[in-house]
Amino acid sequence: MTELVTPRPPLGCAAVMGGLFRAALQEHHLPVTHQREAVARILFESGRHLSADEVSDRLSLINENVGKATVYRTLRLLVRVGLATEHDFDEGFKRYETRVGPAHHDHMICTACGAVVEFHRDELDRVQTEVAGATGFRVLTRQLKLYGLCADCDAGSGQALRQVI
Amino acid sequence: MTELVTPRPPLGCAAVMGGLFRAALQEHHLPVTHQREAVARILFESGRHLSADEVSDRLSLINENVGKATVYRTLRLLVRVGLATEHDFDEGFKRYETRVGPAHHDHMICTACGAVVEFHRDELDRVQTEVAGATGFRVLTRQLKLYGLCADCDAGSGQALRQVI
DNA sequence: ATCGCTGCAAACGGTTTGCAGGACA
DNA sequence: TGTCCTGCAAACCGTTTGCAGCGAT
Repeated sequence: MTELVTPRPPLGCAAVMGGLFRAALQEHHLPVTHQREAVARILFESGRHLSADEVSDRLSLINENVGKATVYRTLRLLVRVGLATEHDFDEGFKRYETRVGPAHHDHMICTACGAVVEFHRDELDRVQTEVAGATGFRVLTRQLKLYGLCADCDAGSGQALRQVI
Repeated sequence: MTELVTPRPPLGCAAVMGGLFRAALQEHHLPVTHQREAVARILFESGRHLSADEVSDRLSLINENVGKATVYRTLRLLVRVGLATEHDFDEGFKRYETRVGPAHHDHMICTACGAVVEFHRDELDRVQTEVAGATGFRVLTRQLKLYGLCADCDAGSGQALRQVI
């Protein structure tokens, strides 16, 4: 159930925090607070899909005491201003990921071990545009998740199905 | 926030309940109970995306008193045996939809009014296969959701952004 | 007869919210 | 200085679970 995504390089984290982050908030007339910077930095530095809890834990580790409510509020905020994306990998909670630029990618999730692999296909952007045109929607973003078994888990499958209470 | 999906025709609901449903359960050595039939029938008859609460309400309406716990357990079960699909349209709860045959379809969701439109593209099946081959995954299912504004909502947009507590 | 399901109600856990005090612009 | 944010803790709410009894096979 742990995160098995290959960590991306920091992606110019310093630059983002120095400029893009402040700019995005100011553009929406939102105050730049110490807590918001801290939460954003954690997310940008990790380059992974973090849950609110994980963000909170990592903040504690560096003695940044940010209330959990603020963590939730800030993550929601980052999504709204377009700096982060929310994901639901069916774990019972949400995960958040930074979103820098329009380079969209999608996810493949192993339903057995929880491994998450990112991938990108150009065709998907085209499909998105076509469907939008056909239905009159203005598509802002997409979430494509392929569920299945990773190579490792595919080997040892075939257990009995029971309701398990 | 209401369901705006065009209701599909009952899709041979009677036939499904008469055979496919029992067969699917028996195949997994799962008892066919009155409650399970009732929940499945509600889902198949509606042909929509229903929440556990909605299923429960509809059961009450026809004086089928099924405990809410059983509704949740049964919906989970239907997903496991492949008769239903679980969806998360970011409403804070899950929705369930019957799944008859391999005819997959995807969803486009209006983030303003909650309208859900279904669509289908053959290319997506191909992409799914290709990505699976490239990564060694055995893909079992997918969830593609396009988020944006429907034609109606696209007109009246552009309000100020605030954290709104 | 056996094993598993059902119902109730309580527990659970992620997320949200009310409110008093503090911080940004 | 005014407005918005923060922190705490309690509330929320969809969902899960323990357990005694019933039901399907």
